[in-house]
Amino acid sequence: MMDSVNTTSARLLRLLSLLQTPREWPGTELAERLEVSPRTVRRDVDRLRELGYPVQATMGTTGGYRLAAGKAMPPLLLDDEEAVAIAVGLRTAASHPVDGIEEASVRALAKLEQVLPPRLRHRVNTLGAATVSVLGNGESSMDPEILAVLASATAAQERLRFAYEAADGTRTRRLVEPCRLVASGRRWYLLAYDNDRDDWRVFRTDRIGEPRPTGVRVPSRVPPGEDAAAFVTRKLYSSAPTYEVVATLRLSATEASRKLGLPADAFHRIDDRTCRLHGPSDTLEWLAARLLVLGCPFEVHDPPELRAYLVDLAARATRAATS
Amino acid sequence: MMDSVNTTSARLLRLLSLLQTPREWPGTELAERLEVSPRTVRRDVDRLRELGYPVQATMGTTGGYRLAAGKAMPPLLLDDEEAVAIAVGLRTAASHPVDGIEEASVRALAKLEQVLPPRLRHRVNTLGAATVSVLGNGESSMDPEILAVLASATAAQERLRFAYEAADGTRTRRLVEPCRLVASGRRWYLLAYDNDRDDWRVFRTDRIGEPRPTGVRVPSRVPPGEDAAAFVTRKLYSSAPTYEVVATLRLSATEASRKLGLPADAFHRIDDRTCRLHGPSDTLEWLAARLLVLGCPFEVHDPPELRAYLVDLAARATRAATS
DNA sequence: ACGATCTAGGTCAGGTCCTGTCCTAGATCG
DNA sequence: CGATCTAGGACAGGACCTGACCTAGATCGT
Repeated sequence: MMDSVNTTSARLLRLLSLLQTPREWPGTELAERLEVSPRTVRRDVDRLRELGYPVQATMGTTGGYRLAAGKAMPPLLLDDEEAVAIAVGLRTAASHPVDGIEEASVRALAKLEQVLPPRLRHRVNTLGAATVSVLGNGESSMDPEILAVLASATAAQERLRFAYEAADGTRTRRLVEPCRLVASGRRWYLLAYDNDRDDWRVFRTDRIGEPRPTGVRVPSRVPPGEDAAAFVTRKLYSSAPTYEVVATLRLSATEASRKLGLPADAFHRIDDRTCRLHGPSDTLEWLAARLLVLGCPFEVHDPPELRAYLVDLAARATRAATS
Repeated sequence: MMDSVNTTSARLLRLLSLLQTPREWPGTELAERLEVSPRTVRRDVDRLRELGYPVQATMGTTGGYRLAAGKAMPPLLLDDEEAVAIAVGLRTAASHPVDGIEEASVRALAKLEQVLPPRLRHRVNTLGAATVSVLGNGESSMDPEILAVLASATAAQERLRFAYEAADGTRTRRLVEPCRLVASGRRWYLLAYDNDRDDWRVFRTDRIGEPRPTGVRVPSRVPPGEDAAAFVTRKLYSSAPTYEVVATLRLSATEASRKLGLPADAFHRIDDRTCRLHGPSDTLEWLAARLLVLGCPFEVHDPPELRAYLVDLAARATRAATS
């Protein structure tokens, strides 16, 4: 024919897409849809299987083909709405790095945003704006758009230009070679080699503005320490104004760790129903809300700021209820 | 050769996977990786383009190929970690349906879970367990695993068997033909035709246990009303014990709507800095935490239960801070 | 128990189309 | 201006894909 391209490949992709719908497909129906003979469908199924995609078949009258879970991930074929849903989900997930898969999450986001059609991108943006940062005041939340750009540049080893606002408010323009994105606590940090200052720097991503990939690929530079994550946290603890929280909870240590989503080693068991929380936290408001919503009695020993905030919060709650 | 399958298709898939990495690939490097001649790579790129995937090429010394955003979604080729990240993201997104894409989100989750390799499924489960329901006490949160099963059965039009615990605590076993999953407020509901009772029923998904697809496909039944979502909400409001919240916030109506993530018509403007919230809410704890974390002064007029809860919360906060 | 309906797969002939080689043209960067 | 990319035409040989036909085995409903 004329525009045939590679009929077989296109058909295989379409077949994979059909089989990803969670239902059974009789061979004859697939043959109709793909406009080939049933024999060819069987051969296509074989091909997919040899490619590693486990196509399950059930025999008999109600039988048919379906794609099962296998050894490797097959290519995901998503319709528009599903793609948008995934993008939104990844964005919120990236905004709340509490998982242990933060980096993969941002990588997936970058991969998706790279190929996301513009019209869908718009829908993601509007939906993402509507989505609330669950922590309330949206100012501390991270812009996933920027994260995606940073992740993309990091993966591509592309030199990057952006505006940075330091802790003291001074604004500078930077040209860096991004090395790694690291999530620590509830924030993202970019470890990069600053070309102007000729040294390694750690940037808080929420202080980065207007990131522009230059398109220039640079050879990968060896990160300063053995571990990038360790380097970032070391840098941070040496300068960041974090609080050291000490509190006693009327809750078992394991349950507290699970419900608060903090690492288990931050909790010391006192008895079966009591434990002590001891760890760093940069935002008191966040921790206070989390502790209160637990529903169990607790006592805060340190820092004084957290005690003060709780008192203030209690006052606001009382005023709201009794006015 | 022996195991060749369809060399071309496999290569196209691999090429697509390579191009999804956010970087530029020179044709020669692609040729090496794919173990074909550069000419064939060019032809493969052409094929992908004719299949609808916009492969961008930049010329000159630093040139190369990369996949750009096009008209349609290309198949996403994910590595293990990325797949896990997406699954976790979708699960949390499905647990907090505040978006407007709840259904697509669950559909995507079902699609992904269908093909997720078992070892990755384990990782998703452990990570998902570690992920905190941001609302605190995990009892009200939805199990994404069950949601995925329900979504899968709904899409496949498969008859479904599960255990159901009614509001009064009585446990029954059901055999239904699932019709649609609907998110309302912070909960999921399953609209289904109950085969034993021969009528349509709405089930709260968090009261569903041990869902088992029977594997039996049934022809699609016409949903009762014009709109499934409308039917569900009508059913709910006629019986559910929801609260009618009335509160005054020291915040502009638009900002309040944005920060609280509630529909704009729930807020009535009083002046530039004040608005009145008026709407239904099924969980007081959730709303209380959201209002408090806003940081602005507010007054709760109704319901009395919310006022009582705020008083209790204030007491707990005070005790935690001053003991 | 039997027939209907599905998957599974072997064989064969015909023709499509895919591949590597060789070559020229155009774009871009230093 | 030269190096290094992409872009693409021409050609020969061979791989492989398709449809048609047929047989075997599994499963379900009557």
